[in-house]
Order: sequence, then structure tokens, then C-alpha cells
Amino acid sequence: MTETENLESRYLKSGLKMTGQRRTIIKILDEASDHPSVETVYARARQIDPSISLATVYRTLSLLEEMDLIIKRDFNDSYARYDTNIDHHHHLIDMESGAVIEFKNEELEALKLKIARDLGYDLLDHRLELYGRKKSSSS
Amino acid sequence: MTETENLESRYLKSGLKMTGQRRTIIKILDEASDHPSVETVYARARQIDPSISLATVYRTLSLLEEMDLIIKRDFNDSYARYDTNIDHHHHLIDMESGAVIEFKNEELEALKLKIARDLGYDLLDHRLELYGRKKSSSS
DNA sequence: GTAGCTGCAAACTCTTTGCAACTCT
DNA sequence: AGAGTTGCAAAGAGTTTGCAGCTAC
Repeated sequence: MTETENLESRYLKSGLKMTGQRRTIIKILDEASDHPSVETVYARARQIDPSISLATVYRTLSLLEEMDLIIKRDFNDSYARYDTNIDHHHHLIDMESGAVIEFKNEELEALKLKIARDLGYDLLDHRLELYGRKKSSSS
Repeated sequence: MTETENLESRYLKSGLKMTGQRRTIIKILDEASDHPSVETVYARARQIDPSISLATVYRTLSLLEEMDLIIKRDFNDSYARYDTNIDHHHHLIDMESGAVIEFKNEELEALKLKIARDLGYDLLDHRLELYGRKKSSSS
């Protein structure tokens, strides 16, 4: 969960232009601990810069995704959501609150490599999502 | 991969009306070994019944999904794809050919339960997708 | 006979794009 | 100055829906 560098400095290294709009969006992503949708990023961006357009949010998020600075996800929603954390991890989605919890598991990493190997494949990427309900020890 | 009953007989048990269009779509799904998209089902359906409409395909697939006879999936495509196999399994997506390979793994089932439990959750559903490239022993 | 299904076309949601104006470097 | 970025509005893809006619039961 602790990243060496924030998104802004990683972006700056690319040499691409830094505009007011991009700075706004990158700041929002840097501060986001959730996995915001385009609309959410847009809403937050408007609080900082009311004149920003949705098209710019779409374009900037696509750009950052192509640069592998963020990752596009779909948690069975009808819209895309973005993940700022590029470290490899998985998600547990709380089906009651919609909260997304990140986790890592070494055993799983080993197992999935083994499964792919057994099927005759080199693993390039993968995803695991768990959908659950919070255990209540009382009720 | 072997199902006790086919989709058609499971559908008939529901008591819902069986129309020509539904029979066509259900037959296509019963015979599909891939994970067809709405457009694919539509294209195949037209070969049997050229007058069938896309809206009916959408409606029928939604209906079958609500009845838990098929499962809607999204393999990072921009459109929905359907899975006829309701047995619990996972997918390995061949990133070169786009082929989708189904697999099961008991070790994985146990592990994912453990992960959810450790996070304080009861597991309701989950999905694992592996994205890989076929190993070539020669090249 | 009638509840429910169908085809058609229009509408809707999410995302992308053409273009003229603007802004970082 | 100039390449790249922006806002706007229009267009695009995928999906849903209202409605009048039709069909399985």
C-alpha cells in the first residue's frame, strides 16, 4: 500500500506536458484510497476546477492507463473504475457497502503460476475478485 | 464440463413460455462450447431464424441470467459474454487467440475461502481470470 | 381468451472524437 | 511559435424500453 513515488512524480518523468487539468486529476488519484469511476473523478475535479470537462477526464485517465500509471477495472459495474495502486494485489468487494478491500497473498501467486503452467501457458496477467459479506459475530 | 441436464430442460422446469425464439437461443447456448457475446448469439440465431430480433436476444439472455441458467461475464471486452456452464470454474484467456479455457482447482477454492475468512468476510462469489500466452517448447 | 412475448424504432448510458480555441514549454 | 491539450457538442457502441401486434398455453 505504500508507494515509493506518487503518481505526480511518476507522470512528470514521462516528459509529457503538465497542464492545470492534468495536475488536478493526478492529485485526485494520488489522494484517492478508493477505486473511483470516471464520474467520481470528474465530480471531485469540478470541486477544484469547475470548468474541467468530462472529455478531459476520460482522455487523461486513458492516457495514464496507457502509461501504466493506473489500472482500469470493472467490478461488475456498468462503468470503468480506476486503481491507483500499481503494486500487484487483488480485491474483495463488500457486497453490502460496495467497499473494495485490497489484499495480497503469496500462496495465491504461487498457485496461479502453477495452474497456468499445468495448462501449458505462460502467465501474463490475472485477476482475482472475491465478493463477500462482512461476518457479524453477534447476529 | 458434463452437465446432468441441458439448458432446455432446466428452462422448461421453470414453467415459462417456450417460444420459437427462445428455443432457438437456448439451443445455441446448449451447443456453444465458447462464451458467446450477444452479437454472436444473435448471428447464430439468425441462421436458424432470420426474423429474430436483437432485442429478443438481449431479453432472453437477461431472462436466463436472472434464472441463474447462464452467467454474464466480461473478459475485459467492451461487451457482455455468456457462460452456459453453471458449474463453478475459472478461466484462462489466451491473449493471442482470445480463446477462453475453463478450469477448476480445489486448492484454489480452499485458499480463497481462507483469504475471505481472514479478512472477516463470508464469501458469496468470486472470480479468477488468468491471462496467458501458450508456451512453445521450441521457440 | 389472455398473459406474456416479439419486432421495431426510439431512447438511454457510457465513452470517444472532430474541431476551433487555447496553453504549456 | 508550435505541438499538444482543452471544452464543446456531436457521434459511436452497447443495451434497454414503449408500444402495437402476435402466439403459446
